[in-house]
Amino acid sequence: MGNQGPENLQPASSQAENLRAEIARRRQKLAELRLRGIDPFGRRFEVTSDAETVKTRCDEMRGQEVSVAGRLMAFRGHGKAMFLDLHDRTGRIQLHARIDVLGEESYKEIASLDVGDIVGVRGPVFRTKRGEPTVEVRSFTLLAKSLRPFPEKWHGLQDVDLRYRQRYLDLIVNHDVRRVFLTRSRAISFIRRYLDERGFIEVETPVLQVLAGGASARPFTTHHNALDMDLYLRISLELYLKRLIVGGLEKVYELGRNFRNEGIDSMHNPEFTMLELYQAYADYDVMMELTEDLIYRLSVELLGTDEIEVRGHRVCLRPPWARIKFWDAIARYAGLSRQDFDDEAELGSLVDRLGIKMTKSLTKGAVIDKVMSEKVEPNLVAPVFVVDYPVEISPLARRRDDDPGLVYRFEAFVGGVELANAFSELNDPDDQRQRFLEQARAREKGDEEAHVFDEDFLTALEYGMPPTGGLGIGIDRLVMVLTGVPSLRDVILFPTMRPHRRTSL
RNA sequence: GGGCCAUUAGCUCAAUCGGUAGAGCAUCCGACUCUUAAUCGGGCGGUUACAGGUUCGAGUCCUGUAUGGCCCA
Repeated sequence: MGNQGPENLQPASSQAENLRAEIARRRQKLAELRLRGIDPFGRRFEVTSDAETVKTRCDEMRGQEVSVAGRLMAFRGHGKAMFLDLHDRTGRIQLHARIDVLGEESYKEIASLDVGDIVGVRGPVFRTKRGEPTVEVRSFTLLAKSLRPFPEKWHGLQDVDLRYRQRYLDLIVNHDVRRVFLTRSRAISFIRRYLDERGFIEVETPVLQVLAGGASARPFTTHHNALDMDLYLRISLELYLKRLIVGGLEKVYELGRNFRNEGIDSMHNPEFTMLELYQAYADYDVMMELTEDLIYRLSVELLGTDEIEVRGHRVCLRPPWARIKFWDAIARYAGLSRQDFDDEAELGSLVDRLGIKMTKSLTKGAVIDKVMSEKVEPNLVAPVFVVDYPVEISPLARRRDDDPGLVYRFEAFVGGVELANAFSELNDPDDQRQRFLEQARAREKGDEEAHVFDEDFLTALEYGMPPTGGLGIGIDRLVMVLTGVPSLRDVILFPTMRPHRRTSL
């Protein structure tokens, strides 16, 4: 076979024979190009236009010479002329090559290119008899030889396993994938602009932490060699951002990656992107207005509409969103009252009656949390704020003045998906200490996800933190809802996967 | 963690009751100067995910493993 390179390092297997024959064929062309003094991996190429521009402005550009560059994805030969499809960042543009324009040698050269090769071409714009905007190739340069065969042009790449592992192929051949990730990128950029315009400053807090706090979740552990100590990857941004509120920055946000050591499914990836923001002198009502305004504007800006399709339901994102009190929601969807959870000894029979299986310890907070996510959340299709959560499941939020068993906290739901979580932040260091102690007790009872006790954070609070509104938005889930895709893995470019022996096509 | 399902050519998919593994696309050769899933003719390409087992005979039945998907927890 005589092919060079890493393929030879793979174990010989006749299963791969056909693939290797194709690779060998392309490598043969590579070697021939080099023998003729042509660099198969070219250099900078001056691009003066793109597929979208040529297509939308074809008639005014007619006859105008343009330079475009991209990946060749189809060849339609007709003997002494051929049509080619070139894909660039903006889309697909058709090329036309003729032997009487290019000359015999040059025409043979372009005809010998392969699907997937990256080229730069120059030539005038014209419209074919069938009306297709086209660039007539006057000259072309090979910018990168492609050495592997591409997935099928019509069906694309369907194997979800390969789509995630080789996302670049997914992006090349599956048209809608690019739209989803463009939407994601624009959403993040819009959020930054939105917050910057309102006086928030973007900050960066540690990913490596001695204590991973601010959320109920198990962290990843890592090790620092020079310090010879274990560190954790952060599970939330919260406690460090509040330290910055103590430090007087007043309006801060961070858009960054969190890591939670938990199972993987269509709603969970071990690493995910969160927005957290904190505004001094505000409260959860301010956060509610900000949340509905931000998400509404985001939809209008990105999708051009405030009505989106979520799980077969059409929902309108226009503010104001509905509000429902936590215990009213439990009453409406689970048929339970607040008092039903008071007797800890009865919690076991309560979950049995509801047909809920508990994985965690049978504490009051854990049961309330479970009932909420099992019985209530799936029903929250139209945009709604669930407000005034029980203190047991909200260890960082301020107690209500009129009811110390509740806190000033809300979660926002759209299409049954939790998009935001916010509270009036607890700034009383003594109350915060009591909450941490309660979490520590839950941890002793076997709740591995209970919050860790953070003395250093308490010290910061003791210096005085202004009353503050805080908000967290899960960016991945938000993008899911906005783009209407069914799985978190469809909005994460490279979702976490187990390694596979078969790592490529 | 448990249950169910999937894994066949580079890609997308077939294969009846357990009886010689096929097609389209891609690729290769030939024809063709307005096609666009170009078309027409011909060819190459398989350890049926992996390891065992049952059987005269296994893509198909059984066991285990790997990876993924869905549901449950």
